[in-house]
Amino acid sequence: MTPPKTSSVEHFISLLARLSRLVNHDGHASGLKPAQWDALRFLARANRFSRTPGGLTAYLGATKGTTSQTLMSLEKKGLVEKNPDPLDRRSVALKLTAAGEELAQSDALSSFGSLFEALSPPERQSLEVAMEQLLRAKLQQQGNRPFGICNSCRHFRKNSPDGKLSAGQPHFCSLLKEPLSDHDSHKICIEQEAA
Amino acid sequence: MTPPKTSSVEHFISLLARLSRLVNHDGHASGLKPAQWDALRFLARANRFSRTPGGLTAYLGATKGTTSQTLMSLEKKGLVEKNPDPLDRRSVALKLTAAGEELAQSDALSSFGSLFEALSPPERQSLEVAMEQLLRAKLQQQGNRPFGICNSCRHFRKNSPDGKLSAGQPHFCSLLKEPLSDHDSHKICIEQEAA
DNA sequence: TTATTGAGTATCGAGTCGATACTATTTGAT
DNA sequence: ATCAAATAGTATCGACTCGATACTCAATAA
Repeated sequence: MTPPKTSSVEHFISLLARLSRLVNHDGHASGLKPAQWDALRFLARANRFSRTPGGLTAYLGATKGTTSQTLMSLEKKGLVEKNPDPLDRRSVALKLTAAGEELAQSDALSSFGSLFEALSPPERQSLEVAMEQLLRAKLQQQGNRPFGICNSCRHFRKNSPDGKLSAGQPHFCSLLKEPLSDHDSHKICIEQEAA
Repeated sequence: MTPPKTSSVEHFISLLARLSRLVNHDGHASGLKPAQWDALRFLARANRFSRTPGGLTAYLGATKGTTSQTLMSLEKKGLVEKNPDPLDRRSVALKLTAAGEELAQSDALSSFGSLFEALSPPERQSLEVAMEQLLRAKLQQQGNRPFGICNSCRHFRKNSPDGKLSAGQPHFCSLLKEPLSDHDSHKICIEQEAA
């Protein structure tokens, strides 16, 4: 006797699909495409270990080829810079240009931000929690990396003596054996695993 | 002193963008594209007044040209049928074929349905409510029609004597002056306005 | 009867996206 | 030290999306 529940699931899927369509639609603003916005957003929030075509590919869940094209168009628009990685010459270090940083500030989805702020605080809270759970579950289901924040990682060592070697880099990543600035520790990392 | 709130909005936008991307990604299943799934989903749930290229265009928020192409590919795949409207020969009546109905049952987003069901009932409830509010607000902001359910419309007349003229069509739409079956009254309508 | 409006289609260009094939570099196993 | 994987990216193909513009008919209004 579950018809009402089933109908709720269908309703949820319908809502999710329509919301996604609207999000996608807004992504066609300011001369960029949704995938380009996603890339820009990632590059603005990812730490130095993750800002590579490969990192972006994993984040987007796309193929290398698609990501490569997206990056090419962002580079052509002068929003992204590519630099060779001196340690691994196969790899490319990505960086937003000043124009890229600026555009990332004026996110195409900011109208959703306003609507979110119009919700009551408890609604905001529970919506965020539920969306987080959904996202996590989906990523885990597909075997994708969570791309969480550096300082919530099990490899994060807060104020580690190893980090103090370089001034301004008080923390440390025990996986990559690299010192971390406070700034870095608030960013998205491809290697992040929940503590 | 609002930095924590601002960060929450950014976090919400990030969640929304990532979730949308995953939804979009799943839309590339079973040989269909996201826009084609959206169209299929709409045609499976829309009432007879709304199942036209124009109705679909308004629902998708796309341009007529894009919708036309999407419909052409669905027709080529044998999922949609086009029939001339005898009353208005400019117009086209859309109908899912048996194959289309069947495919619509196995929705590409059903994996999200399972994840939704894994949430606790209160979480499900509040998530659905919040998403509904967000969707409504966004559609209103853009001046889009809500595409709500027929029987929640201010033009819906339950068990109207006008409806009883035809057997099996007990209800009535006071806007279009048309009798409505119970089945119709549970479907999406392009003309729907909140009661 | 003739504008004008409306429903759809056709076509263009930039982009997406999965798939496949390719180059160059690094690494690992002898 | 060498040579076969494995890895990071790029190049290209085909089907599709999507906004924009131009177009064809049919319906309606003046």
